[in-house]
Amino acid sequence: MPPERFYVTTPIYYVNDRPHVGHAYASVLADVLAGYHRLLGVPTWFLTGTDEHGQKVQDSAAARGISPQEHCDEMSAHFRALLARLETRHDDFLRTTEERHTRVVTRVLERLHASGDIYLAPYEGWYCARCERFWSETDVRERGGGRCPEFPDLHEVARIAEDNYYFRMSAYAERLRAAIEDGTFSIEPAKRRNEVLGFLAQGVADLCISRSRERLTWGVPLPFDERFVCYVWVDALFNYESAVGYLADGAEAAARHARWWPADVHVIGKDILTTHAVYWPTLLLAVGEPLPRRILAHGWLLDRQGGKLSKSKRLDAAADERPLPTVDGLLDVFGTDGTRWFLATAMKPGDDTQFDWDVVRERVNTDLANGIGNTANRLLKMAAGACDGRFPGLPDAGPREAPVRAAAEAAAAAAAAVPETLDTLAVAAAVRGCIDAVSLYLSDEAPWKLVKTEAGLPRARAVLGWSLAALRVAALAAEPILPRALGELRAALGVTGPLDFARERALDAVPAGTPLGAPPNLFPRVPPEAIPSA
RNA sequence: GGGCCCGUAGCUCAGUCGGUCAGAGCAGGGGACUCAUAAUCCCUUGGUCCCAGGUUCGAGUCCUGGCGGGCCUACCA
Repeated sequence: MPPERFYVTTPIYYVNDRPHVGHAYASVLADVLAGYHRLLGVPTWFLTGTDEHGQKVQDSAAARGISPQEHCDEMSAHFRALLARLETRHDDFLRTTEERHTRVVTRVLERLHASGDIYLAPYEGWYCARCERFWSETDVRERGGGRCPEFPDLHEVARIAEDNYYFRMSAYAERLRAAIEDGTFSIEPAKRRNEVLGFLAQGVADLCISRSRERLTWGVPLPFDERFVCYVWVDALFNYESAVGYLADGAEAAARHARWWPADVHVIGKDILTTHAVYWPTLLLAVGEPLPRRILAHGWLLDRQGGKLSKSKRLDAAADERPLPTVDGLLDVFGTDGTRWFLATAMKPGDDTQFDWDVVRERVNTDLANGIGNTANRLLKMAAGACDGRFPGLPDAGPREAPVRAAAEAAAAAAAAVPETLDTLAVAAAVRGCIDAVSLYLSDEAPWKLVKTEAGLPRARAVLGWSLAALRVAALAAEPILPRALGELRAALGVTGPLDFARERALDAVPAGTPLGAPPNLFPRVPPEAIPSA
């Protein structure tokens, strides 16, 4: 049974810099998950947005000689532009500097303070002024040899003592552990769940949630002590709830909150696992809110050396080295469809994969141009000649049709399973399998030979009918990944009206005689020359 | 330093409970076909499963130790 509703989020993107491939990946993944739920008729809410407070934003703005607000406006616009190019279908884009959000953070802080979950305590520790961060006793001693653990040769650390506010995270660690173990709070894939359980087993301390205004002004002020702003993660995490009306005024907001919270899936990167799988749920437990159902922690695209793509590192100028992909670079070369297909099928969520321009080109050409695109083209051209441009219907169902029918049904079944499995790779594999089955079927039946004789014509039409039907179902199953191109194909295959998975997954959904469109050029082949060279 | 994870064909990756697990796709080689975007179909060359020990009748799989890589490790997010 499909769920009654689906609320999915991307990570709240940090605007210290422009978006990179990792942002595109998370956005497409969340968009595709949202798309599958919509396809299946599940009411869906898809939230994305930008995290705009904190030290790095303040620093980046200062380095550029502009105000933090100007910096955020500009960067947030870059993220919006990225989503526009990726053609994501998000329902909301929240900025944490918006009043609708900061007001909620203030109310959350007041509540936690009133309930005793936030308390004042002295903090004393090693502080590196250059890195602008505190370091633990052991790090300074063992890694830094008494100096900054990150840059022991360059940075000194100083002893700083000040009062700070803490969130009583330790008080909720046991309840969190229980929720993870009994599955009510699911962390996927399993290795990330292990990681969190390991983190909890090491013992959880309380979380310092205040930042002195002497060092950081760009944040939400603590409502009970104006000397501090709120630690940016506490601020940022609540975006997932503030966006759907939590602690907002009015009946409409309350209804929205009741409808959408808790979130069904938070798509995140593996680097922000602790914040989302420990800080966030313990904060929710403290304010008495239900926990999100699933955390899906994805991996990264790595460069040829196995390093993070998102970190702009200099290559050791090997002569044949291709430039690292930027998001715009990917989109320029592969287009929206190619980029979406690659990102949605590049890797199992959770694992890393190495990026290679040629691998992406081959995948896009093989699956889209040679696969779906070419199949559509050859079938529609043959149908234009042999069937008068009309869908010929599905007579003669026999054992020779069995593989094609089974492959189409498998593709539809894989799409229908996404709410349970979140496995978009399985859908892509099933779609490929269906296209392969059609190719094989065509090779075996050779309708282009059959049409040459009057006697062969009926059989040729039957073969084209089954092939067209299977193609249509495969395209339906892949629609959330490639909505634009496959919408065009759907129309060419004679389907009109709003998308209706339950009806269209049937091979006989289109009646015989339905007019077919001209073959669209859905997926142009990407030539080797299109790849940027060093 | 501690926690978690990864290392399988030229490339990207599957391999569930230890027993058809030596696999797929792409690339490379050969052939077929011609409806189609030089596409599709068939056949085919590739591997010390990172290394060394161990447990076992049997290890890609489990254990120990290396080597290489990644994330986190309470104030960068």
